[in-house]
Amino acid sequence: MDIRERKMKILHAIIKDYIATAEPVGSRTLAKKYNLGISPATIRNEMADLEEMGFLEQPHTSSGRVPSDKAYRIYVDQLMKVEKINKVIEETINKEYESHVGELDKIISQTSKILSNLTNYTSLALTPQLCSASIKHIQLVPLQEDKILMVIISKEGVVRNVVINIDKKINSDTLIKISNVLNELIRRSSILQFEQEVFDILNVLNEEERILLRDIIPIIKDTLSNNDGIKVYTNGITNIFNFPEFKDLEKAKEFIDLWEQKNILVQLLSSGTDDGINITIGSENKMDEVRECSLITATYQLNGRTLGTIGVIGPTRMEYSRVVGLLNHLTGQLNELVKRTLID
Amino acid sequence: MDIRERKMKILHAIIKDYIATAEPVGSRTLAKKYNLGISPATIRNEMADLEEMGFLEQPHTSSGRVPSDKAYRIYVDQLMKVEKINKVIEETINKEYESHVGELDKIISQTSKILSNLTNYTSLALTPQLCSASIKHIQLVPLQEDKILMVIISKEGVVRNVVINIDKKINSDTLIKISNVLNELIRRSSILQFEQEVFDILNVLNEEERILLRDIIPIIKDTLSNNDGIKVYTNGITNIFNFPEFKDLEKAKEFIDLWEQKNILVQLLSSGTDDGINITIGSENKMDEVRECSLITATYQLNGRTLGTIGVIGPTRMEYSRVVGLLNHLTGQLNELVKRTLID
DNA sequence: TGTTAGCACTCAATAGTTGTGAGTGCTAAT
DNA sequence: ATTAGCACTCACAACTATTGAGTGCTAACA
Repeated sequence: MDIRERKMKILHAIIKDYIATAEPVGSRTLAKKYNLGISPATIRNEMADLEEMGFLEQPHTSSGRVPSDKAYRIYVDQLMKVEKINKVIEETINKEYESHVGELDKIISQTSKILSNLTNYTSLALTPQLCSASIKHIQLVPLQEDKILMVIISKEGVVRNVVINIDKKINSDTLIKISNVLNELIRRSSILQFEQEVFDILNVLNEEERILLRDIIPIIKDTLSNNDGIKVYTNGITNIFNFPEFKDLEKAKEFIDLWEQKNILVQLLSSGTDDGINITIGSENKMDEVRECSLITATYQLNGRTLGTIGVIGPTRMEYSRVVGLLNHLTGQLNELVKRTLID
Repeated sequence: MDIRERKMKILHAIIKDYIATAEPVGSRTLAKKYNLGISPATIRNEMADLEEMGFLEQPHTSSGRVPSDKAYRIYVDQLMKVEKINKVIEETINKEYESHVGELDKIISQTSKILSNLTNYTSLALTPQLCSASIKHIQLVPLQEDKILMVIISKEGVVRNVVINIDKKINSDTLIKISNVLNELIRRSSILQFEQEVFDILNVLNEEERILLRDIIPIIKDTLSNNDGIKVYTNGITNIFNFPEFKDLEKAKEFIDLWEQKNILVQLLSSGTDDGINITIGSENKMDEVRECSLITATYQLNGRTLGTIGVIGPTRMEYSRVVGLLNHLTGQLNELVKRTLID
C-alpha cells in the first residue's frame, strides 16, 4: 500500500470522525472505529507526520488531533464523496415548495427555510440583484411638484422604487416623454453609455428635458450598483448554539451580530466567484468575523444569467458532503421554479 | 410616617437596586445603601409583608428579594421619576440624525440604531404601514400580456408594488382608464366601499373593464391589510447577552429566534394600544416568547395620524425611567424629522 | 526497515469536600 | 413598634482527588 495513500486514508478518517463528533480524535479510537488494518502506534506516527505537514492540530499536548482548514480543503477537493439526496428528502423539498409557486420572493425565502431545516446550519438566500442588462421597463410617476417616483422593472420581475428630487416643477407630459426615451434606450441596451451614441433619440427632447434626463441617468446607475434592493432571507441563526465551537458566548455574539448588517451578508454571499458551488473554509474567508466558519454557496440562474445566491454557514467542521449534495439538488429545483415563475 | 409610604419607599429602593445590580437584594444591603432610617430587621418585616402582597419574590429561602412584574408595574405607574435627557445625549442624537435627513427609511433605521446604542437594549423600529386613508396615488403598469404591476403610493411617501396576474390580455388604454377610476375613487376616499356609491365614475368603463376593476379592488384591500410592506429595523440583538438573566443559552436562543420572523415583531410592536408611550412588563405580554422581557414602545405621527412604532425590548429589570425619558425625547425629534421629510 | 507493544507522562473534565458570606425568620429586650 | 442577637439556609467559589483518553518514546519483532 502506498504510503501516501495510507496517510490520506487516516486523514480522511480523522476528518469524518471530527465532523461527526466535534471531539479531538485519538489514535486508539481511530483504530477501533475504522478498520485501517494498522495499530494505534502506527497511526500515531502518521498523525505526527500529518501534523508536521499542517493538516492536523493538537489543542493540547495530551489530546487527540483536530483537522486544520488545510485539511478540510483537501477533504473538500479530493477526499469527500458528495452525498446523493434520498427520496424522502426529495419529497420533503417538493412539498415545501408546493405552496409557494408564483412569487419569486416567496420561493427564495422558502429555499432559505428548507436549507436550514435540512442542514441544521444557518442559511442565507439572496433575491436577484438589478443589473443594467436585465432592465425591462422604467416608469416615471409624478409624486409631488418637485418629486418623481421612478419604478424600475427587471426582466426577472424584480421591481425597484426610487424617489427622485428635482429642482424644478415638471408636468406629466415631460415625464412621459422622458419615460419613452429611457425605455427606448433600454431597448437599445445602451442606457449606461447613452451619451455617445443615441443623439437621434434625444432629438425629441428639448433642452430642459435633456437636463432632466441627464440628472436621472446617474441615479439609475446608482440604483443598479448598490445592494439596497437585494433582500436577504435567513433562517436558523440560533442553530449555531448547537455547535460546541460556539458555546463561547463571545463567539456566538460575534456571529449573531453579523446578521444585523444586510450589507455584510450580501458581500459574504457574493464573494464566491464561480457559478455553481463555492466552498470557503475558515481562514480562507476575507472577513474576520467568519474566520471560524465555513460557507457553502450556490447560485441560481435564468437563461444562463446568474440571478442570485443561496448558501449555508456553519462551523468549519461542517458536513460538507451532505450540504453540497443538498445544494446541488436544491439549485436544480430552484432554477426550474424560477424559470416557471418568471416566464409564465 | 405613614406605614404605607414606608413600604413603598422600601419597594422603590429594592426595585432601583435590583435594576442596577441584577442581584437579589437583602435587608442589610438595603439599610446600608439607602438611608431609610430603619434597621435591617424592620426592613425584613416589611419585606415579608411585601412578599405576601405579591410585590416581591424570593429565588430561594436564604437569598434576598427580587421584584415581581406587579412591582415593576407599580414602579412604572407611580414610583419612578422619568429621567430627563441631558445635553450631551441630546447632541449625540442630533449628530446621529444629521446625515440621514431626506429619506424616511433611513431616518427610521437610524432611530433604531440610536435607541440601541443609547440604551444598550435591543431596539426595534417599524416603517409606516400603508392604510386606505393614506393612499395618494395608484399606478398600473403593464408588465406582460397577462400581468400588471400596481404601484401604490401613500401620502407619507411609502411605495408598495404588487404584481397582479389576470386572465385576459389587456392593453394599456384599459389600464389607463382603470387607473383613472382608481385615483378618482381615492380622491373621494371611498376606494374600499366603492360599490355602493360611485356608479357615476364607473360609467366610463365598459363591462370588461369593470370586471377587471372588481378583481383589482380586493387585491388593494389585501395589500393594505397585510404587513408585508412594513420594514422592521432592529439593532443590538446581542445586547441581551449582557444581561445575566439571559446567560442561560436556551433563553437567549428563544429570544434570538424571535428575530427571524418579521411578522411576530410587527405584531409585538403594534400591540400597544395607546399613542404615546406604552410599557408592557413580562407576564403582561401576550406572547410566550417574551414573558421574561419588558417592552417599551412609542409611536411617531404626522398630522395627528400614527404612522409607526419604535421600541426597546429587554429584561423586565429594565431601566424604565431612562428608556422612557429617551423615547419621549426621541419621538419628538422623529416627528419633527418625519414632518420635514414628508412635507418638503 | 516498517510496525507494534509497553510504559511513563500529560492534561481536561468530573465529582466530592469544605469554607465563606449574604441572606433569612424568630425571639426577647428596648 | 423597633431592633439586636442568634441559629439556620443555601449558592458559590476554591481546593483536591480521581479518572480516562490521549501522547511520545523505546525496544522488540517480522
